Amino acid sequence: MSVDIVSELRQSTSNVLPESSPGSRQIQLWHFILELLRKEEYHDVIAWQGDYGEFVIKDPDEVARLWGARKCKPQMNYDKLSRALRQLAGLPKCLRLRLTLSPTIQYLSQWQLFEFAEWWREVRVCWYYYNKRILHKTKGKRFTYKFNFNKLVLVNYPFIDMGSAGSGVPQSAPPVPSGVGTHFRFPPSTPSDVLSPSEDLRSPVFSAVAGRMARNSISDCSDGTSVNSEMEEGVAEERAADGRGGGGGGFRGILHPRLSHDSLFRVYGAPPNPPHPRAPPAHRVHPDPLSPFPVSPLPGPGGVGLLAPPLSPALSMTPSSHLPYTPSPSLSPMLGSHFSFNPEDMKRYLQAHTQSVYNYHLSPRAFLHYPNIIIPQPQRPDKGAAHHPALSHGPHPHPLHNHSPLHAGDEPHLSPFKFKLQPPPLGRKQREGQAQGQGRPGPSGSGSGSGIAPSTCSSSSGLQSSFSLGGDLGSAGGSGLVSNSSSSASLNSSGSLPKIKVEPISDIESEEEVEVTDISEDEAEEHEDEFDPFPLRFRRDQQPNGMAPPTEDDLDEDVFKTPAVPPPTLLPFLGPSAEARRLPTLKSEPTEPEEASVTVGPPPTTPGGTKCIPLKLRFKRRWSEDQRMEAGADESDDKKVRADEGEGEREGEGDLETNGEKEESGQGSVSPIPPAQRRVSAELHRATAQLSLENDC
DNA sequence: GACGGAACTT
DNA sequence: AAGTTCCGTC
Repeated sequence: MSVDIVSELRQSTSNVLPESSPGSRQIQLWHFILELLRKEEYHDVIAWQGDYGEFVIKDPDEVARLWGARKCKPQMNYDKLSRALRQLAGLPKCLRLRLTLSPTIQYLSQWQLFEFAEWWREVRVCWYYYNKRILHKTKGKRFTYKFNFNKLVLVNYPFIDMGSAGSGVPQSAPPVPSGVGTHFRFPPSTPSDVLSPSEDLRSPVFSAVAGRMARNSISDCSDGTSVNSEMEEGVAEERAADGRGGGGGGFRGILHPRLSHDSLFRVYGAPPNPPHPRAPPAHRVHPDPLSPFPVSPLPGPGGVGLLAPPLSPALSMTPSSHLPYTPSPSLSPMLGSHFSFNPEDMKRYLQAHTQSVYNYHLSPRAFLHYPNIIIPQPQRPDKGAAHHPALSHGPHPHPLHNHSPLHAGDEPHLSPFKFKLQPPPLGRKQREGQAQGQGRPGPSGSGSGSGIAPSTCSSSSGLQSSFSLGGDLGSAGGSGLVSNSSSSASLNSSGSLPKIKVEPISDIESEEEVEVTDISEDEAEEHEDEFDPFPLRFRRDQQPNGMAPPTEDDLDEDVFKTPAVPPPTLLPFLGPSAEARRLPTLKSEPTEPEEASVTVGPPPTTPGGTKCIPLKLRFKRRWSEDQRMEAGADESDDKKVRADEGEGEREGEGDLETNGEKEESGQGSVSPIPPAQRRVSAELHRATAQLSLENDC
C-alpha cells in the first residue's frame, strides 16, 4: 500500500480508523485499552481475564492515569474513564430512528412496501456498521469489560493486531487475525474491472453489505461460542431473502463463482472455537501497519478507505455515491414488465463485493447475505432442487429461515408474505408512556400488535410521512388502532401521500433490555443466525396484530442512524428511475381517484438518483413470475384463493385490513391485481400497519 | 461501583 | 465523533 493511500485512508476514515500509533492523542479509548492489554508491562494494570474478550482493569486509577496521560487529560480518573467505556458500550444517542406507519400505509402498493422493507433492512444493516458496541461491561465483575470483537475487529479496526502479547495470552484474549500466509486467495480482478472504491465504499449497498459482513463475519472467531458458520448463516439469509426456502431459487448466483467459500472463509484462519491464543501468531508481516496484506487491495489512488464510508451509514443517498447501476426502467411489476438485468452491472456489482471482502477481511457471507442482485434466471422455486454449489457447503440454515418471506409460490394457499413485524422493545419512556396509555404488550410478544401510532413529529421535509423510521418499531401499541395523533389525522383526512419520515430519537433505549453481559455475544450471534432479512416479519401463526418478542437480533439491529439526507431520499436505492417505476406502479393500479392522487408518492428528490440494485427487484421479479404462473393457473384456484382470502379477512381484524380491502375493492373488476396479490397486499397492509409507533420526540 | 443524562470540549 | 466533565440515581 502506498504511503499516500495509507495517508488518504487514514484521513478519510479517521473517524472510524483511529490513529493508532503509540503516543498519539488521536487514539481511541478502546484501542488504547487494547494497546495496554497487549503489553505485558501493563498486565498488572489491565489484562485479559475471564471469558473470551474479557479483560479486567486491575488498577483503575492507573489505567485512568495512563489514559489521561495519553489524552493529555491530567484530570482523568476512573469515573470518567468508565464513563467513556460505557459510551463505547452504548449507542450514540439521537441516532436512532423510529418507524411510524401512518394509516396511509395502506395506500402503499405492495411494491412500495417491499421497497420500504428492503430499505429498512438496509438501514438496519448500515446502522450496524456504525453501531459501536465495541465493548460492554461485564456485570457482576468489578472493573471488568468485554470486547465485542465481532463488532470491533472488522467494523472498527479490521486489521488490528492484537496478538502481540506473545506467550501467556489468556484465553480471553482474542485471536490474532492473520493476513499474509492465510489461505486467503483473492480472486484476481483488475482494478478496471472493479468499481472504484469510492463508488463501492460509499454505496449504501456496500455499506449495507459491509456492515452486514462486519456484523457477522467475525462471529466465527470472536467469542468462540458461535457455532454458526458464516456460510450457514449466509445461506440461511440468502434463502430467507430469497424467500424460497430450500428451493433452488434463481439468485444463488450472487456468489461470485470465483469466490469460493473456502477461499474467502479463511481470511482469519481457522475459527477460534475455541480460540487458540497460544498458537504462534500467523505470519504477520505487515508492510502496512494497518493491513495484514502485503499489497494494498485497493486499486489505486482514489481509494477511499478500508473502512466505513465517510457518509452516513444510513444512507449515503447522494447520487454519486451509489453503484452505477441503472435498473431497467421497465422493472415495475405493476406494469407487467419483465425484469431485465444488465450482466455488466451485475458483474461490477459482484466485483465490488469481492473488492469489499478483500479490503475488509470480510466474510463471504456478504455475497450471500445481500441478494441485491437479480440473477437472470426466472426460475420458479423448485423444491428439492440442488442448491447452488457454492452455497451448499454449510449446514442447513436455521429453521427460522424456512419461513422464507415474500414468496408467493411456495405456499400458494398461505400467505406468501410470511414476514412478521418484529420491532425492538420499547424504550423506557415508551414503556412508561404506554403503560399509562394503551398499554403495550410485553416483550413476550403476546401483544395484539401495533397500532398505527403516527409520529407526533411532523416531517420536516415535504414528506408527510406515513412512515417514520426507527429502531423502536416495537414501541407501537398493540391495538392496531389508529392513533389520534395529528400526523395521523392529517394523513387520514387529507389522504396525503404515503411517505416515509426518518427522525432521530434520543431516548429509545431498546438496549436496556439487552442483557449484553452474559448472553450478549454468544446468544446474539446465535440469534443473528435468525436474522430476518425483512423488517416486516409477519406470520400467520401470530396473533392478528401480535408482535413477535424481540429477539436479540432485533435488539441488536433495530437501531438506526439518521440518514445524512432529508427524508425525500429515504429510499436510497430508489433512484429516479426507481421512483419513476414506483409512481407508475401506483398509477398502474386502477384506483380510486383519491388513492391515485394519494399514492403518487413524493417526487424523486435525488437528482441522479441512486443506482443500487434493490432486493425489491427480486420481489418484483418473483412476483411477476408468480403472477404469470398464477395467471396460467386454473380459475378454480383463483376462486379458492379468493374464498380463502375472504375468509381470512373475515377472520382478520383491524381497520387497516378493512381499509386495505376497500382500497382493493376500489380497483374494481378491472384491477390488474390478481386475487393472490390482493390477498398479499392485504396481508402486507395488515403487517405494515403494525409498524406503527408513537413518537415522543 | 455502576449507570446514564446532559452539557461541554476538541 | 469521541470523548470529557459533572452529577444524580441506584
